[in-house]
Amino acid sequence: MQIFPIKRLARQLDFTQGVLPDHPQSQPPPLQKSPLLVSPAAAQSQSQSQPQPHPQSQLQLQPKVVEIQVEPQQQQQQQPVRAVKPESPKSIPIPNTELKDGTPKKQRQCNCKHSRCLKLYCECFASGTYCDGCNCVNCYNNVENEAARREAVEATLERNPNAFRPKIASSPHGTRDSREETGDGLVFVKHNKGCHCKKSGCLKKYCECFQANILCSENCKCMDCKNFEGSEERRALFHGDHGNNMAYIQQAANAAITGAIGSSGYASPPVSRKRKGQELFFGQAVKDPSFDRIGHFQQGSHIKPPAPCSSLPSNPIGPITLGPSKITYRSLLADIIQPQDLKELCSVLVVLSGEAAKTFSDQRNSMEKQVEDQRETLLASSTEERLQNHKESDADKIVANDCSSTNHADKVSPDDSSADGADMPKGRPMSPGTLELMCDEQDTMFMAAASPHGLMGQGCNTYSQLPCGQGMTEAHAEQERIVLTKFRDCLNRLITFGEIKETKCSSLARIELGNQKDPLSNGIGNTRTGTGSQRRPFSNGVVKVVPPPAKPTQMVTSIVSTSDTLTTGPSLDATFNTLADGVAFVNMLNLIWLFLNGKGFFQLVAFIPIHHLYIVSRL
DNA sequence: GAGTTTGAAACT
DNA sequence: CAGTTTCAAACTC
Repeated sequence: MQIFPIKRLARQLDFTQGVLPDHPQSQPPPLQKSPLLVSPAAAQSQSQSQPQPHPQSQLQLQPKVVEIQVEPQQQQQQQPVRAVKPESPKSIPIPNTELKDGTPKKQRQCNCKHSRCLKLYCECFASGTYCDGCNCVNCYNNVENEAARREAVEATLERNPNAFRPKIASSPHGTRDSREETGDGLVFVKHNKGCHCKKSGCLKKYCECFQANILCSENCKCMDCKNFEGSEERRALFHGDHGNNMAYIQQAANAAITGAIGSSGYASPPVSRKRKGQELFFGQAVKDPSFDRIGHFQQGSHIKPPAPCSSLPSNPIGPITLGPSKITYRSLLADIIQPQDLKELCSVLVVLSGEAAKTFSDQRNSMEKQVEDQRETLLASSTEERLQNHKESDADKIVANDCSSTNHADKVSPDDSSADGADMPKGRPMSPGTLELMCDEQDTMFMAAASPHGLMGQGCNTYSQLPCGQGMTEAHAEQERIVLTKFRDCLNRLITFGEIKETKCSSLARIELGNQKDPLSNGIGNTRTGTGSQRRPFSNGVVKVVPPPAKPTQMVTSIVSTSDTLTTGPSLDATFNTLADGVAFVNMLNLIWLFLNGKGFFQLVAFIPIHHLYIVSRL
């Protein structure tokens, strides 16, 4: 029985609120750089078909992650596709380089020595990825040390619930006007916390704003900031014929900092000089189709500010994430599926499951009674003994037919239940993770199933009286068939919603493109025109079946223990044991929801237990 | 590549 | 919350 500290619970509650979309009034600061289990290398491997460093532990919850960091004038002299943070050539380790087509070559490698890669000092840890091929020493940020890693994550979140949230936020006020005001680039983002630079003039990569290629904002508390709109020092860095010459840029930065360049009449520019609420978008830096899609819908979302579609101001995960190294992806369905939907879906499935159990039980009892009556009648006449045996045989055939039909029903919906091991019926091969999970949860599930409070408790009590558990198996199969069918229908509706939304957003984008002809929208529009019309929400990676989490046992254990500890009503664990793995089923729902909302691993770990509790508490 | 600088993160 | 220390990246030579 796992203890669930109140403090942690409170943090997760708060955290959970943070991932609820479309409730701006209760939203924490925008969450964007979703710490994924998708390491850059892993993400990249998707496009390069390379084996993943930790295929069993890193969820591919999001499509390829790229970043945009190039100002138009730079871009003109750079590779046609520039989708990497502005590393100085000198400082870019080889693994950080990229292919000429813009595909990141390999993930960033840290060099931590004293932090065990379990603190935010470590870029890998901070970005939510395992260290892979890094040069770190005594690294604990790996699968082998998952326990320590998780502790570190919890500790970090305890210190700062937003620790793994993106530092670079999309501004809700990004308008065409604000972009036009910017002479040297388009700003759509700003640093959430702001920098605190003192000596770098915010013109070196020590500055997180500069590193992210964004202007300092009112959030910053920097001194002698020269990273603001209109700054000649800043302009000197990027303008001229040295767009891609980082050595020159750095030289210019040094000159700017020391006052050799620019008017610098103001030691520290007035806050008003800093961009406030403006957003910068560094041109059409990214050609990744998924990014085009993101950008497209971000623009689309601006058209309807208060609409739920407007994910930038309200949603913890904006469609564009301009972190130091990543852009996260946001599903079309992010605003469609809500926690409430999951709760309701689970409730419906619970009810259906219960009804199925009851119906099956009634049928079974009726049939048995009928058979028993016939048997008694037949026993009264010894001469009819053969007839009695014959009828018993008929009854068995009925049961057998039910089983076969149930098995057939299982086969009806393989497509919608392909989450790894989340719903295997008996006889279907289970993944190692689920097998492990089943071993861990078996006792709990059976105990819960035997609970008089559990919906399944009634059914199980009934079926448990049947010989050899045959009745229970059949009832479970029937319940599974019904629940999975319902779930499939739900997913199909989601597909429909996604298609509708895509159509709407596409229309809005075309309208927008017709009204404004800036390079940004043109680039997006062109790309969009080329591929978007043929996309379907579930055919391009928007939604995919996700593998089990890194350590499903840990996660599920906490779920079960949480619900067992804190709930008294019907338990999902009890209800869904008919799915052979109810906990995994709930996990799957959560994973889908989290994926749709662009959540990452850390949110997942922190979110699932409380979300499960949330669901259970409402049953 | 070693040493220095820098600022975020962590700690007190 | 402010000051200090630790840390790793950025930078310089």
